[in-house]
Amino acid sequence: MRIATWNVNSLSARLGKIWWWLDRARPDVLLLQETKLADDAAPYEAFEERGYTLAHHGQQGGRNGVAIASKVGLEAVSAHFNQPLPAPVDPDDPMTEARLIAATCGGNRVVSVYVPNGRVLDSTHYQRKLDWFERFTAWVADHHDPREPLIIGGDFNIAPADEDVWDAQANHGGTHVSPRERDALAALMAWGFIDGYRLKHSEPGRYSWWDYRAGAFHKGWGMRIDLLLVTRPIANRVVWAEIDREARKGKPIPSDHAPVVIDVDEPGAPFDARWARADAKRRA
DNA sequence: ATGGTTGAGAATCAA
Repeated sequence: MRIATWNVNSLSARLGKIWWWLDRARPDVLLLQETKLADDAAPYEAFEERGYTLAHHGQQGGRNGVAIASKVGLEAVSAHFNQPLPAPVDPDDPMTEARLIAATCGGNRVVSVYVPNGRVLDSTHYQRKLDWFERFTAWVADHHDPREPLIIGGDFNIAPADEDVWDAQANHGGTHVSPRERDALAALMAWGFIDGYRLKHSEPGRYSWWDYRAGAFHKGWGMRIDLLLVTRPIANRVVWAEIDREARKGKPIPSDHAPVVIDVDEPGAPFDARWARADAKRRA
């Protein structure tokens, strides 16, 4: 089974790119973040035409929004923290934003998560991110067991280590790499998660996000903030992993994030993310 | 070789 996570920065704006990528990578399950749609505007039929069932948890106002597309079944969907769809969003309560959806696909429990962006250190948004992450970690521990197969994929807005950042000192005023954020992620990992991509790749400089501005992608100024976290029973079955930087290129305009992919049990369709070429260009 | 964006939604705000 191939599972991917992708912050698409608007599902509506990205549909053309998504259809291209589904044909290229052929994931069984695709975890989506930043759909920026209300539930009634989600493209259920368009996914159905391509063999995928879509579950969507969004909100009004063009922000946030998470979804799961699956062609291996989509059961026991829960949105937010164990709520049925449609899960309400209170505009006055940031803790209710549409950031979490879970389902059982092909026998595995999968979760799509969009962790808040802390923006600037010591801002209310930064504290809100830490508060949200603490609640998220508690939800994981309260409702799951690390001995069970579980996959959480999403935009964590945290780069786990310095080798996941082009310049650990220079980016975003320290957010995404600050000790408090990394400690929060480490606490979640300590509960019982393994970094799925790192099971198969130890190289530094493997990023999943590059700022749209200043030609950041071509300069190699990125961060690995999109993660697929797996419990030990899944980790034992991961046979392949990749970040598809080809999806960050060209037309139609890409998301600023690239999809992260793991294959569980058996490899899926091979594709070349061309990291070697990127490394050579960076050294030149 | 290139090079200071993109998306949502109606002015900026968020990332």
